[in-house]
Amino acid sequence: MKINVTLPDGTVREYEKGATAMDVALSISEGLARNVLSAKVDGEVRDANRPLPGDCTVQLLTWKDDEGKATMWHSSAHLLAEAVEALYPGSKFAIGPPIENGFYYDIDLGDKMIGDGDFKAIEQKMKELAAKKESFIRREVPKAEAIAYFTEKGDEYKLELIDDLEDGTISFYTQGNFTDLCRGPHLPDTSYIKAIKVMSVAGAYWRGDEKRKQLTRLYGITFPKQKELDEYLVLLEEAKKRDHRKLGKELDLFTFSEKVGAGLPLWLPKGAALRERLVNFLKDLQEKSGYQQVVTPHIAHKDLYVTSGHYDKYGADSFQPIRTPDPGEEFFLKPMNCPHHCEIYKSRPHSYKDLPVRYAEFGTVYRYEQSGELHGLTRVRGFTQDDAHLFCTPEQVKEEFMKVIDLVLLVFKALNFTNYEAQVSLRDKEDRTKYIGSDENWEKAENAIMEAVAEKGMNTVVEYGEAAFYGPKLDFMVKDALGRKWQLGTIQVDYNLPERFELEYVGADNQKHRPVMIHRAPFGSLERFVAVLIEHTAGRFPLWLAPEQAIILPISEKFNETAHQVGELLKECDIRAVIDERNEKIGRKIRDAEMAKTPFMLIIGEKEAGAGTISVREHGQGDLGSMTPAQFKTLVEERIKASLSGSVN
RNA sequence: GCCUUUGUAGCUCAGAGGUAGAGCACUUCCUUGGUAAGGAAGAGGUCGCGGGUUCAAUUCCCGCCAAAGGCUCCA
Repeated sequence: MKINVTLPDGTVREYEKGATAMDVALSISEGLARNVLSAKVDGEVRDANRPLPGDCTVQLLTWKDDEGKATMWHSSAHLLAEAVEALYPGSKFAIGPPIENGFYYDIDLGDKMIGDGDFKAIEQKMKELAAKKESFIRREVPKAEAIAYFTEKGDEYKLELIDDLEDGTISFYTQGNFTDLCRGPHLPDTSYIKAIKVMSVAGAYWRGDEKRKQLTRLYGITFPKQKELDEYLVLLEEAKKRDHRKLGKELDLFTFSEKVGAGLPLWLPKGAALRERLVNFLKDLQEKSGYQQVVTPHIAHKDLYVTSGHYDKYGADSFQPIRTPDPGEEFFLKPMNCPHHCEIYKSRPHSYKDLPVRYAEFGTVYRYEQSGELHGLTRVRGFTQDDAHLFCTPEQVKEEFMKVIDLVLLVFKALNFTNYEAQVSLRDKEDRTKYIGSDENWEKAENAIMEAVAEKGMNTVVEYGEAAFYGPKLDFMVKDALGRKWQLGTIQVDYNLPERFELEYVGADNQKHRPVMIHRAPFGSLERFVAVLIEHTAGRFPLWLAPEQAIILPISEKFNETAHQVGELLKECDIRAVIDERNEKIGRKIRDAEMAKTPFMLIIGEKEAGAGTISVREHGQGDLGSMTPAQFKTLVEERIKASLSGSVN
């Protein structure tokens, strides 16, 4: 008996019945076989050494594939468990899945405690066990036998898990002395795990339920090569250095105050200037794209949010109403700008000839985020959206949507976020109670997004359950310089709010029609965007955004006056410069300016004062030699032009 | 919101049941210098906030607030 195996490139190969994915790999090349961690068989990830079911498609998975990594980390979790069982006899095991960066295992250690100091011993034991090259052996087990095994072991967690499983679907995996209830898949053997790091320990409730027992969760990560682990650890260090909370403080960009309140950022002058520049940049682009600025208040009558549906959806979990001397009158801090913009649209009748109407506002909104969710500038309770709402006819939706995509991409390009993903966020497939509006409207909106994206030829991933409660979204995730993903811009098509607010326009047929609304925010929120920008650039902002573009450093106090003259010259050229007039040596002034990440240092001493030049030093680069202020101006202009060139086409 | 940890000068941090210390930053003075830290002196704290125990609390206990990490990734 033979079976036919179709490979990803379309070729079909013939194998003996009972052949495994590993056999397939071996038949291609030995090198490939050494790297195979698991395989996708007819779309299902399975053990590489499990016999293929018959004619099928096979995709071999290696460390390069996310599923390959997941297999590695899942097996590593088992290895961790084996090590912990050896070092802490009597431990009971709950769940141990792979996660985005590594894996964890939730363990009931009884009275014992594990701290950072114990990690070394656990890693050592894992390495020792991995080196034994024990195979991961899969075995299908009848439910009764599974129950018997874990009853004898006294592991109530596994028993509870088994309880939820159907007889006939239960499998065990064994490596060395450790057997675990597991669906798999796993590595062929433990020797694939070469570099091991136990990262951290934390408490976690059994099944995430705070009323149940708290278990010890051990986090770890493993790699096929030591070098990769080393690189990963360097990356973590680098990420720590770039933390926007740390840099925000060091660069005097923003601060928080207990008195003002958690999650309510205070922008310091330099941060505010940076933010202002981002705002102006986008305002200009929007003006050119036919947007009109509007301004709306920070609070509104409760009725506005009852109409919009926000009150029903978030009222109870939000900032509570502001009352007035008038009994029963209630105002809310605005959590969204859209209802206000709907009312602006409604303030006068519209003809189809006016559409699309595009209202833009850098609107500050307030949302009561759970205290545990607050994080620096990325998750706050008061933030400013670069919001706009486009009201258009149903026929215009697709084109408008595509124009917005262009705008978002333009902004990313100008800020050097060259690496991004687009995610189509749709409704939850099962639970539709979270959403407002008719299925018909949802489908229309979803189709509009799909068509626009298809026409743009964009690569997208579809995520269910990620839609806003009033409509589907296209979300943009950028990858920063360290490869971390951040959600920034969003575009949403909305058929529902126009209905709730009874928005209308008069069509060519002289009949009233309902417009469609597009919500969009390229930055998302200024707070979040600045945070991501800080981490992306490590605080070395593009020249056009830098709070201070240059700092003038007189060699001694004798040249302070010349420094002021140069400062005036630069001001006339619209170059932002400050002067370090401190009574310090030049080495000291340079060091401080380098640490403040000021892009250019302009040194003025006797030589320069005599020649009417400045000595230019670039941050991180060193001395560029001397030039006239006019030449420096040209240099700055060229640099800015080069960094913004993406936004000119 | 829940769990764990933390909260001492502007910043980074040390310290102990008898009301506090370092380095950097700051102020003043000396020094007037050439591409990553010149020298000296001084000033600066309700030890997160509120309560309790104690002769005595910043230290021990309780509550609150804030921050960090984790949870809401279900074999």
